[in-house]
Amino acid sequence: MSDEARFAPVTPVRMYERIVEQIEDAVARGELKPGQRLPSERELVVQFGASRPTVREALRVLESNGLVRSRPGDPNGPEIMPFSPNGLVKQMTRLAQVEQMSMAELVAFRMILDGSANLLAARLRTPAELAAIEETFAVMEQAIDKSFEEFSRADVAFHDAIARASRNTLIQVCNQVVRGVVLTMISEKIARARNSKALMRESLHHHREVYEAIHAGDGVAASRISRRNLYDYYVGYVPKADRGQLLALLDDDAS
Amino acid sequence: MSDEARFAPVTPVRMYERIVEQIEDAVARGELKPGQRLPSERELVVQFGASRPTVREALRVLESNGLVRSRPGDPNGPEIMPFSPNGLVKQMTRLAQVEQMSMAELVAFRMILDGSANLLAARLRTPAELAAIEETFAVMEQAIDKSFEEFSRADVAFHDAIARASRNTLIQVCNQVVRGVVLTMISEKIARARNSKALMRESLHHHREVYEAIHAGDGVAASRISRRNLYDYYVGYVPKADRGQLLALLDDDAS
DNA sequence: CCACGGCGTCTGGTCTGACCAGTGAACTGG
DNA sequence: CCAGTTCACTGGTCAGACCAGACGCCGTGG
Repeated sequence: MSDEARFAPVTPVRMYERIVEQIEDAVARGELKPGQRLPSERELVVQFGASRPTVREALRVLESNGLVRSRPGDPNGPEIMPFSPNGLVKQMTRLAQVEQMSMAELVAFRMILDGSANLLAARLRTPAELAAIEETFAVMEQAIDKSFEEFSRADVAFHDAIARASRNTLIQVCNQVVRGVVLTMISEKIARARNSKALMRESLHHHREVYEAIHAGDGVAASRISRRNLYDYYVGYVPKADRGQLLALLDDDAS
Repeated sequence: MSDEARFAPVTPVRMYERIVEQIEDAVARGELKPGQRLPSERELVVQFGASRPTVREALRVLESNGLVRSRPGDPNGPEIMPFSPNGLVKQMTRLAQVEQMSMAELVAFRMILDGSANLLAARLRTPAELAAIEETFAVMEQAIDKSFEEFSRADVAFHDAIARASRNTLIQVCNQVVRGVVLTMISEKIARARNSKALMRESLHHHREVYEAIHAGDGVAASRISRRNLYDYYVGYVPKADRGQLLALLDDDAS
């Protein structure tokens, strides 16, 4: 590194940003917990020594980041919100759109996350978690005779139960997020194409294999099978030229 | 599903939210590209038929989401910004703080992402990408004699080059994000502990192994070695009780 | 005594209009 | 033709006002 002093570019800090900072910090430090209330806007105006529009800009930013929620007429003031992945979903959705992210990349990422979740779940699961997974599987089984939407919901619950058993919050959230993005990208097509009992039964069979591998504690198998399942399920929506990215995750002399 | 009509809870839609929507949509549809300018606030007031505080609230939200940037005095108006992972970083950092995410989860996630990146890179890399990786490795080599900061930067560049070769934007961004979160969590400690040539040399050796596996196209090895490296590097910062989560990702009779 | 309904007060949402410190481009003088 | 000045316009902030809606109190009717 050079001996010269290094300077960082300066940005003007606006008043509302410092209000945002203060409240964010208070939440991060745990001084403000979900469910607790902020003072009313007019009271904040006094405390921060800023005008109402300025305070409101800060609150709007915090609200859009999911930290607080304001309701008109609420005498308790704005509410501190628990974390929700909505913000992540929004950012990732934008990433998917703006960066022209391909279907292949999304599916590949799901294969990685879901595969890892299964690997970890098979190796770390407690009996209770195993039971929870089995439970969601049973729901899937019954949902076949109801509707595709029901089946789809149960399918999501199954994957979530496994993600939970992986003990990794990031896997859970990211998987949730990416799944959401993928589904919105193909929602119209899939409802049309998949609404068949035969296909649901096939999907169910695949899930049973995964469940059994987790039951047996065979992480390698659980991971491999789950990746294969995702591949089979989504490969139709991926352009042929891009499928190499997915196949590279299947060659299971490895990974 | 029941035959009854199903209603969704209604939320009051505020004026500024609809402004945000319109601009977000325009960006998503590609009508507004990075570098282009929005009309001035006063002009937007006319176009949207809202007051300036309302328009400003919308702009503040967009700005905090990284879509636009306002500079006082700029006669061209607010600028549409290119995508940046800053928003994701913020959201994930919050996730890490609020959800009490443990160091173990973060490191485990890095192992998954980096391992997958290496697997894909080894199998999909072009000669150009391989050369780029080798280049960053050479920089690392030279940086040992300079400073730990320099070495650390080169290290990051090495991992990024691999992530790029994986052809998966999500891996790149998420890896970047999680790495940032991990580093900020241990930045003080690591600067103190790691500033030793011996340790840098050891780290360099590990990276060479990874590079060679990628060079040879051996995805399994590249993935395994990179995960092991991360484990060795970070295991000291993970409480003993949590290390099982990491070890489950190493047992390479599998994954 | 209790349950209920109306009313007042406070909330957030929005608007108007104003002032200031900057910016950048047009204009002007050399 | 260039350099310096001017000026119109930008975003940042403020004060004060009005509205519709929500909550809680309190009086009323049972």
